[in-house]
Amino acid sequence: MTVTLADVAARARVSPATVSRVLNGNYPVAATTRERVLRAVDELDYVLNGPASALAAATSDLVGILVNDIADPFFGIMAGAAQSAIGDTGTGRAGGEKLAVVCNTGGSPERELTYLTLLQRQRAAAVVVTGGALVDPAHIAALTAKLTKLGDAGTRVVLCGRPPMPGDAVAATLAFDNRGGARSLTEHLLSLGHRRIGYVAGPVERSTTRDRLDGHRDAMTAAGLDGPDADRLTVHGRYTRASGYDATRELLARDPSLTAVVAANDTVALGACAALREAGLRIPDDVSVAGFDDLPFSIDAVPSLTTVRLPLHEAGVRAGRLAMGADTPPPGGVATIPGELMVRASTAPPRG
Amino acid sequence: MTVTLADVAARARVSPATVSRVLNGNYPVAATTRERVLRAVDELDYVLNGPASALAAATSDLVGILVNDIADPFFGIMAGAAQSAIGDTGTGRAGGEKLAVVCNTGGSPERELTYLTLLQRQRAAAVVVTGGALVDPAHIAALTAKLTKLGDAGTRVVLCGRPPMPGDAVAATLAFDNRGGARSLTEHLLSLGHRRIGYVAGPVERSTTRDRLDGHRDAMTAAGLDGPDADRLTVHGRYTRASGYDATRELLARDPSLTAVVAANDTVALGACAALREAGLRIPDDVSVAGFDDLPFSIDAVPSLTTVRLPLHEAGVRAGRLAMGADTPPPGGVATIPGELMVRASTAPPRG
DNA sequence: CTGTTAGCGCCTTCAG
DNA sequence: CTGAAGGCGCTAACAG
Repeated sequence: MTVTLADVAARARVSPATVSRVLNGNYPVAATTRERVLRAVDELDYVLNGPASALAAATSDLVGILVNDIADPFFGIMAGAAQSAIGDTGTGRAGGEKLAVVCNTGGSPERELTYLTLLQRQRAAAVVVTGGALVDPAHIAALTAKLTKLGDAGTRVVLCGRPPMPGDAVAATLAFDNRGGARSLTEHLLSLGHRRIGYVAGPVERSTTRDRLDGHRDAMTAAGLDGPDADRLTVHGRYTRASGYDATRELLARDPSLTAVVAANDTVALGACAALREAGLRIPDDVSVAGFDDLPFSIDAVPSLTTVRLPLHEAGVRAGRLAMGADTPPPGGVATIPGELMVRASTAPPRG
Repeated sequence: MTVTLADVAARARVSPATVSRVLNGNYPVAATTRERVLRAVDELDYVLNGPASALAAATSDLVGILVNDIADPFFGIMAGAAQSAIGDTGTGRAGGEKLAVVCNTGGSPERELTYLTLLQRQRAAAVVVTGGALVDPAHIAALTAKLTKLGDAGTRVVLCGRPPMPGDAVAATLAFDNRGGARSLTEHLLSLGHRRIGYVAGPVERSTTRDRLDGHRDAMTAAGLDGPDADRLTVHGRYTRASGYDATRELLARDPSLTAVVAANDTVALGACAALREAGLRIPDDVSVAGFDDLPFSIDAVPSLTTVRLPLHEAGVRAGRLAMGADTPPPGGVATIPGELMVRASTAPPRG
């Protein structure tokens, strides 16, 4: 029915072992023999049986990339970059290439664990976990345990855009400096003269949310603005445009005199702009707005968005290479990637 | 070292076959026995060996979802929907769930074929191919051959947001009515009184581009506007914001008097808006703009974008269910999904 | 309902 | 450099 390695061997008049060797390129094979085998492979249109080879070799060519939201370009960019970095390492031959696949957890901790189990079951060669983590201790413990098991089974684990984890299960971590970026963003606003700054935060339980909020508070505190208003001018929501819209309306209700709104990310900032505009406020004349991430659409927003650029593509590529073992991990296993303040048209000095 | 099914069997004092049966739930097992087995599974923290089971059963629990650009929400939404439809079919037990994974071809025909081969190698249970197809006959032939082989090997093939293919390799096709949607969009502009309408098309070699352009031309021809200007007022580019920007500048150079620009999709439309604005033209007062797809950001654009809504989420869910065999294919194997004209603020009657 | 018996297709020592 | 042989862990008849 389906062509097997034995069929190829027969046609090439060699042993199955030899065919295996040329396909994997792990052992020396005479050039002429290799030639003959390769021809037989083409003629028979042979496709390696992945499960069988994974079973025998106790490792597969599957690499999993976990993302929180596949419809969000933030993850799409990182995942795409990682995937191409992994795919490009392939040789193009019948054997060799990895199958880099992305798994969408939808932000659900259960699905995150489920996917990891599924990848463990497949004996994945590597796993890249992207995006902010849940700060819930129970989940962190479960996740650590699962990643440790994966690591023990020979799966290389890489974290990308996520804070480091305890233990030595993780081969490498690429963390974004969310706190530092957020701090410099708020400092920019402060330097323009803003004092009443609203903050639209993400979900409380996410590390990204915490870090960015901490950075904001750092800057406010340094400017002597850490009064009771700090909490009153912070509203939590999800990382969506709708959430930014709602939160900004709430902020406006709490303090109609605020002169700037900092959003958890660019998508949220878009919602904030909509709410502001709807309230008859001009950006940045009446209220300045800032985001985070610098997604592609941010420069096209009207007015173009002041934000913090995160090198998502570069980070994804690096994570992919680390997952392949093509790069050596950073010293200590952890690299912190800084963000870059991008000052554009959505921020200006407050009126008056 | 690693726990195997035999270990579980020994601990539960049953045969390996019985363990396999409770894990797969395919054969009747006494409730009390099942109980014992499940307990052993938990106690030993057993994880099924995917490759081994795939080898023995000659099919894996892997489902591949191919997308052209993972950073584009158009694909992210469909893929996410398909993935959750597939994941939700699982039982949550140690066996049963499918591993739905998305593969990013980056629009490259070679990578499309490579991914298909990789999935074939893994003996994937199903494959969902999303998005517009290349119209190149050679690639269509290669793709058809590959899909046929996949189908023959027992992989269920589903097309989503892509035109039907020849042959019977494909189990089901969900095609968008790009032509009809484009036609109604241009008719809307025509009915507003526009006559000099520029068209920013996608890459010539994509089916989506052709279909949408055909629909546009249909409407223009019906209005008696199929003169030599038709070609002069059409510029091709990629499905990116930058391309929309460049193409619109070109259009403006060719005919500064045009009163409307129709873009290949919403992302391109955003670029078009930027170019128009930069040229000192107001939207929609001086020039109307329309997009296609109705991505989430389109309603937040300023002004909000007139476009054609495609039910991406619904289509993705349906494709996922079809891939699982949970839904019966539409009659004839092909369903055409209509788009819905969304008239918003970016289109208005021409001046004067 | 449960145990026994063969492989699934490939990799990998071990010889030669 | 190449062949022979055993087994990876699981499933699928086949009996009972």
